[in-house]
Amino acid sequence: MADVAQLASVSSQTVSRVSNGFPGVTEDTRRQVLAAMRELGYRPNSAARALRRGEFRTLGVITFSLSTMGNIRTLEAIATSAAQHGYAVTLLPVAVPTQDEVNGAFSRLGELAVDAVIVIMEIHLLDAATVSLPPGVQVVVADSDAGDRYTVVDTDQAGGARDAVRHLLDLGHDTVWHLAGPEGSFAAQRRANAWRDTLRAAGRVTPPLVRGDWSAESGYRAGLRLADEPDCTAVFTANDQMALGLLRALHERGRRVPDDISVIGFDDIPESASFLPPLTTIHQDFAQVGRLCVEGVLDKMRRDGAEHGTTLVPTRLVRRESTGVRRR
Amino acid sequence: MADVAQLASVSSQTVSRVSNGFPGVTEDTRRQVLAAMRELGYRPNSAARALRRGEFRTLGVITFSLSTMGNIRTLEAIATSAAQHGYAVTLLPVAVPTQDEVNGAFSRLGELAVDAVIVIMEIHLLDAATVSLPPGVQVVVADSDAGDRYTVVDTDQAGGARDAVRHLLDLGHDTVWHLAGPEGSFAAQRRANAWRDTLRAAGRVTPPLVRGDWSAESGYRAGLRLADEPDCTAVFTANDQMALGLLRALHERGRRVPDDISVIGFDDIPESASFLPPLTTIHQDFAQVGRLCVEGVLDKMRRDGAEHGTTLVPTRLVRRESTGVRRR
DNA sequence: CTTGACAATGTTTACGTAAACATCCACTGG
DNA sequence: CCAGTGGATGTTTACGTAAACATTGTCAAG
Repeated sequence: MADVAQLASVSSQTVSRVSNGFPGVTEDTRRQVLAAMRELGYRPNSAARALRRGEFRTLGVITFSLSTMGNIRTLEAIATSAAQHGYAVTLLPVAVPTQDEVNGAFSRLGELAVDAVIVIMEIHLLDAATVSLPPGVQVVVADSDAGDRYTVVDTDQAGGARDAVRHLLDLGHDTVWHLAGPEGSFAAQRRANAWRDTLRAAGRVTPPLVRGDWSAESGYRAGLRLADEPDCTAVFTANDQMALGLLRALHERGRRVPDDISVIGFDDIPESASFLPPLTTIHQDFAQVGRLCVEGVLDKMRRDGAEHGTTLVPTRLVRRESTGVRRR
Repeated sequence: MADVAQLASVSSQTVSRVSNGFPGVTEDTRRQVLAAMRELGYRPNSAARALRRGEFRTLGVITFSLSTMGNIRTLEAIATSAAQHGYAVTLLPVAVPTQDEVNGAFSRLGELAVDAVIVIMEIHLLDAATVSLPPGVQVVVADSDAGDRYTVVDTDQAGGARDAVRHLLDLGHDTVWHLAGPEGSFAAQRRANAWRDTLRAAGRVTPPLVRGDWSAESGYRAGLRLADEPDCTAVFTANDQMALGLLRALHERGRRVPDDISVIGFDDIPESASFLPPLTTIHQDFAQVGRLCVEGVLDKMRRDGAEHGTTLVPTRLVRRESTGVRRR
């Protein structure tokens, strides 16, 4: 910066003003400084900047691996949205989903160049987190239900699950089976609860819950079991991957979809339109979730807000060919 | 830091030594300092640290969206590997794959708190990049073929494609059709080239190349066309998603897989084992690619290396049920 | 012609850390 | 008992920037 100042025959402060686009600089001077910057290949030192300004213009994202498609799409939206607000995004991967790892990530965070944090954590590990964040670091959590302790942005899991079940009931099915996600997952839990509540509200029998682990493979195993249930005519699967495996199992067992069994998924991953048959599913707006996370956390920073709350992003039923009216 | 020093009745320098795990501090003093740190909730200021040390311990990752599964898995491996080496990862998303956007990302990089850069860029935009990186910032590129201008780490696309084609020829097929990825993609281009070369080397006819865009939907459209080609008995698809769509189209047209047509994919996404039928495919080791990117760039930083080169990660054929011997 | 106001620019300083150098002290060997 | 040695700790300084304050010059109003 000093070199630039010298070359442009101005003070370093003027260089700083130009560099930050501040007013009070003649157009002539500005041009001269910019020319000097170019000539010397000057780049502001962001460490010094951050030190002086007391902020990094960076958001940290803690995420338990990028294994699920939803997390990734959310992350992408966060990165894009953050960039639009002039913020960078630093990744803080938690390799193994253990309490220790989560605590570790939280404490590493303290030393990290980060102004605020977004946590994408579908697992129940947040409750028991023993490490608190450094004061002044705002947090927003995606895909959780810790609304009382944190500010949460999430898809309306319950609403989506309710729509899925109602769709199948409307098609004339007596009841709906549910292939749930793993026990530790908030999202899985809420989708399962909504499924149960909706059936109950409609006065239907609640079949036993079948548990998967989000993977297509687990859907396949569940499908082999469900294919042998004679009165199973409709299945609500907690995500599209498991639906994929389920479809394969049903096909292998000679159960036609949707003629014998209707299947509905959750997420609307791009591939689901190409399943056999194309999958009816609940569309999640991950981009919106990511955007709201960023805006929420930036807003909290500005207002130094301490209050919590939950923002829900609505879902949308995408009707394709895997669901049909009940045949008798 | 000064507060900690005062509370522990030592100098700030001693606090620094403890904080960095340097030797030359009595066990007693260390304990005292650590206690003071805890009591005051001290966190080293990473901006000051970076300013003083002249490095950020951060890697930047430029990636054109996170749309493809491979990029994501690579990114995840990069993040994990970087963390192991004590580095953070900052994301630099390029929203739209235009030359301007890429140039913009490169120049923003100059102001970013980043010691080195990994570029995940499957598109031909790197060649024409007009903005050069700030001097001293090392770069490694994944998923590209700019080996003469950059250090490149990539999957052995050609080897994988060759194995795929040979596998089908070995099963007795006269030739192999190819459903390629989009024109702009390096990976797609190299897979297609290797397909053509392998056929030629085996003295087979080269059917016309069919072009998709990586999406399952494009695979479906291609499948509708291929289903009507009477002598098409084997298809090599440039990724698994397109294979999914292809399988659906073939099924709709009553062409049985693998009895009438064999299909082989590329990537080995987790879902491919649950396709109908389970997909034979070429497994890519994305984790390895990510790891090598990080190690490569850290190594270049240490050695201030300027030379370029390409590191190839081998693939592996995963045989499932979508390929079979040619029936006549 | 003077005063004041305001715009453009310059000077000083502090942000929190760690390298370089300086000091102190205990202990060893002669 | 003393010089010498090396480990433990303290002091000074610079990293690059931007806020706060200081200075200069210009122009309009009286």
